[in-house]
Amino acid sequence: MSKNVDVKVNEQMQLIRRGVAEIIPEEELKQKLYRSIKENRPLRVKLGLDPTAPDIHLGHTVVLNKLRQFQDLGHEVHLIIGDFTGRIGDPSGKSETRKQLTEEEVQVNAATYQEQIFKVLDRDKTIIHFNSEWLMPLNLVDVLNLTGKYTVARMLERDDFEKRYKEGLPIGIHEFLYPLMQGYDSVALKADVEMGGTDQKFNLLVGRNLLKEYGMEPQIALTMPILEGTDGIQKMSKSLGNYIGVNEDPNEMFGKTMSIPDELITRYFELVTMVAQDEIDNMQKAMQEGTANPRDIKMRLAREIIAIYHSQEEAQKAQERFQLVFSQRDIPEDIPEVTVKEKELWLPKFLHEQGMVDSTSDGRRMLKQGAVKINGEKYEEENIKTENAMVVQVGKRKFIRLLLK
RNA sequence: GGAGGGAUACCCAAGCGGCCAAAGGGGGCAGACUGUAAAUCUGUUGGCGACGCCUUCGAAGGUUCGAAUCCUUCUCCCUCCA
Repeated sequence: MSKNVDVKVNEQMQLIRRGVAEIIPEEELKQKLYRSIKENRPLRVKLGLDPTAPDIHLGHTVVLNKLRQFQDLGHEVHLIIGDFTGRIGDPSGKSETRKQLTEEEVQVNAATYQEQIFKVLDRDKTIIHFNSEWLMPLNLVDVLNLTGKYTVARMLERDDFEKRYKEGLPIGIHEFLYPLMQGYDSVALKADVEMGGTDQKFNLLVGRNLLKEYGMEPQIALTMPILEGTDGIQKMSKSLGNYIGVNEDPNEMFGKTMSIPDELITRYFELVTMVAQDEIDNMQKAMQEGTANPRDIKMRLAREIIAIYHSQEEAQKAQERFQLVFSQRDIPEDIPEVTVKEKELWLPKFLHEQGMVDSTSDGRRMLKQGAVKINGEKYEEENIKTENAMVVQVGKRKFIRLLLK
């Protein structure tokens, strides 16, 4: 009987380990799993969410995928919308309390979050909390009690704080409160595991310690790597413009995926798809040996991603379009159309009006650089006589079809 | 409270009276090439029906034929001292 449980624990551990950065401590997680299986009681896995950024991209899904895996193994996911902690913002050096979001804004963001998040997570095994629920009622005595459980020295263990302290840069007292409040979330939830990116390690460990301080079983800190964006260097983020959003259309997703550097292919497979590990290993081997073209593997990656957020069919269609447009340099069928009544057009202005270039000056530049094609033929004049069904193209990716009235 | 230093285009960063729509790098865009919206190389990167005109060097005034550059005030950042 107990042999059976051991086997199950090891199976779960093997799945859980994939792609993770750290499990602190791994032994304790095994014990928790053991008990969970034996007593048929799911683990409570926690993830905190910032209520200000409701646009989910593949970078976020690294953690979400892992949560999904926990759900598939029968565990429970607890999402915490940090409507209260969001006021402080995770310490980043810019010490300013953030503008408080209104109740309404929080609700709207939370709704957007859910709509996107459930593309990955299992709705039935997800419980959503707002941390103002337990943080708001705390009075100063409670706060003193909470702060009394931690010391400045331990706070300064955090890289970011330590660095700033040494360099004589300001650290707001309220910034110390952030990890404590996040940790208190874990206390309120009785979390078994808390997930986050590697940048969350310190906060997760504060939570672990706080649970102990409150006389509860400490949570496991499980961190995932931070995914690089399409530039292959910086972390994926909306503000850096190197992201692939889960709400983007299949063609965008395909193209953006194809634009990641080849070296990142395996990492993406591991972190943003559910493709089995040995299959990934085989692909990597094939690429190294030169028996597989990284381009083709990348196409497979793009299809896998689109299949998750759209469908298998759309993934296939996106690939066909990509090959048509970029490999064969041909004009796709499904392009936007515009009705025109003029017999002759001044292209710089027209392209600007259609949003294909930034300005008429930009339009002129494009023409000069040979970036404009009419029906697939390079065109360098500024004026053009219109024809019905004429296709105007700027660069490789922007098309429009003219319909004469 | 005192003493200095700084703010330049999407970002970093030169320029310190006319030759400045402003060097260089990054990023972006485009072209060539290809194995792909990878890599590499090249070009381009304020606006305007445009060999000219308009707006831009933290903000507002001023000096000058002429200012990103000089002066005054203001705002914000940083360093050192107390």
